[in-house]
Amino acid sequence: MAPRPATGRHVAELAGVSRSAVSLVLSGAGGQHGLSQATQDRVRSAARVLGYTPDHAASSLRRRRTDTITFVTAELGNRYFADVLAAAEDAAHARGYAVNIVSARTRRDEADAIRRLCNGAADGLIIHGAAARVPGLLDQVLARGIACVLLQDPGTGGPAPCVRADIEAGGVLATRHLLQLGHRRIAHVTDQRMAGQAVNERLQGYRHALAGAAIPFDPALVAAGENSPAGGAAALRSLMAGPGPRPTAVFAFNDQMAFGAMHALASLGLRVPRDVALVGFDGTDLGAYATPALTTIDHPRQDLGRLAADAVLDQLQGRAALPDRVLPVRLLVRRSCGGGPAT
Amino acid sequence: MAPRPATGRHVAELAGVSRSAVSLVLSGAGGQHGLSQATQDRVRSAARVLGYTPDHAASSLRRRRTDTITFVTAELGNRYFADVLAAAEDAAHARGYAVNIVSARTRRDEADAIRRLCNGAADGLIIHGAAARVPGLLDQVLARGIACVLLQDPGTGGPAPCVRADIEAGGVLATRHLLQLGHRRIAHVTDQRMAGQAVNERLQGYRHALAGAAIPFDPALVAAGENSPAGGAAALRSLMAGPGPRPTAVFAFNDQMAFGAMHALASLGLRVPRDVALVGFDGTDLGAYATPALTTIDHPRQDLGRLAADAVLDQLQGRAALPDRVLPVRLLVRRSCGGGPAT
DNA sequence: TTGAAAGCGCTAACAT
DNA sequence: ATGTTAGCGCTTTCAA
Repeated sequence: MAPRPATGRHVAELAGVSRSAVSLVLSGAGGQHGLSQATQDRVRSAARVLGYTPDHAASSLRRRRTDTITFVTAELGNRYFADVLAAAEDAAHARGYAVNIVSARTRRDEADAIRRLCNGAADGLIIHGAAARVPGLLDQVLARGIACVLLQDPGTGGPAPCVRADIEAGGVLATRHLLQLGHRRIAHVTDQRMAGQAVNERLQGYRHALAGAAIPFDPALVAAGENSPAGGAAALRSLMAGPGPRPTAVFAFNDQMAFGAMHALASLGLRVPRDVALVGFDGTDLGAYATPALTTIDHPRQDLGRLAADAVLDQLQGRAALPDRVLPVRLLVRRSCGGGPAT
Repeated sequence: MAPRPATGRHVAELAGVSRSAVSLVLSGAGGQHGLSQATQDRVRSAARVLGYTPDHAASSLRRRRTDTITFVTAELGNRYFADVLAAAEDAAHARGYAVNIVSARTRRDEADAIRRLCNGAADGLIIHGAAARVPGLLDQVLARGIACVLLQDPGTGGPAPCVRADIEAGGVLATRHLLQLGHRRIAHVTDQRMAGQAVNERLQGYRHALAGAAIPFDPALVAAGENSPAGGAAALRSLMAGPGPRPTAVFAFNDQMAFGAMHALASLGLRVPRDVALVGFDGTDLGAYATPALTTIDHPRQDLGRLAADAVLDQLQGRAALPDRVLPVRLLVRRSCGGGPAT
């Protein structure tokens, strides 16, 4: 079936040169080492004829690098992630690295995936998850000589630099916007799965803004669901089913949960923004194309991805690693709270 | 910084055994080879102490396999893809394989990525894209001994098996549903980027159903946009901006484009389904949580992912490769066409 | 029950 | 300007 792929030796034989000449030419160092143009051409054409590509395992064993970074995330299917990833990819490609993505849907999967990635299958890792909260996990990665950058969740300030958006400020912005529109009973729909930074910071921002308006925090106004439209809808419904007075506004964990919440509101016969105002979080196109368009906290998704990739590659290439970065977010007023443009 | 990771030799020294014993024990073949329990324990504990994991490059060079398959796709951020992938991952993990994802946003990226993957970095490929339409590309993959399965687009019936949903039947189902509700001017919003199967089959189904109702095909009723909410919105607007009579119903390429179209309709002051009926395609939760909930063509996303992964692994494990599979789709009536449950 | 040895395919330092 | 050689770290057959 598969008649043993061509090796460098076959190319050398066909081109009538030594094996090392093949390596040199194909790695682009042929000219530097003074190989004649004719030799180079012969090698290249022989390689083409045989369909030769240097074997990845052999090459990385020898060079002690894979020219690959791996992006570990639980958020596949969330357009937020797609935006961040695209920017990270562009940055990595521009510097000659390939990007692999590993999906880790549970925290256990994530830890397993990261432990597996300690075997040198990638030169660097961008971790978009809670790995920094697993004691010792990152140390294993770093001990293996693998560069590592955290996206969003720095854990307890461990050994790897973190690139993140200022989520707490976003929580303040979102909540304060609702306060300024006159709301007093503001609910928060959060993500049940993450025990990490992402959840806590939003909650901090929310509470902080509430406190600034002298409104006591009411735990009955916080509902958690899974990070999906369905989870947002379920959380919203549980909020509205409570015994106390209903909230008049909701600040959601992210746009996709807000989107689900919007659906649940409609199915309850509640109009947005007339009956309930809604703020999303992250600024994806999901919110932009919801009806009514979602007011949200826009994140610098491109910058997050690009800086994370650059930080990994800087480490790999021996430049000083960037320190932690916290990027600003901004309120993007659309229509889901009323009071926006052309309400 | 990174003081050279531990190797098998270090483990052997610490445990006071030979290097081969380490391999044997850690690969689980220790018992078979009659290594004493005590020896095995010593090896395992030494490995733990040193944080030893067999080097990926060395191991795969020697064993000629990576125990990894790679999933190549352009659809990151589309929840359809996330569903398919999750099932493929579960199937692969169950059989001891890791899954990497490579995002290839353009057809050129896709071809580049696949050529790169010919170097043996993965044992098998699941390609969710148009690679089968690039002459010779798949042959390179297969010549390198890499197993390959196509998801959705079989190209011209090339050398690799294909697992796909019956899209043409879905197109018929969607269009016929609209016809049965009395619509005669039915538009189709399609994806501009793919020249492939996915686009053509939907169009075939659409035309087929139209023909069955003796309605002539009108090219002015087909609009293309990029595969995103924004693209769906733009295509819808171009449809409504035309000089002829407006369509009363729209069949969209997928749920996310339908979602964008729904937004555009609302911004044009058109109500769904009262003024315009809308059918999506693929059955993601995006449609389920749109308002009104989207009538759509539900795809067996789990089965697609699982079968694709199994087909790759069957090839790798020398079982007879599955023949091409075409899975049925079904109409999922919700509210965006009227006439649904509890309109 | 254990150890020795060969070699996967490649790269890069060195010798010619 | 070209070829030779050593060895990356691992696995596995074979001999003891």
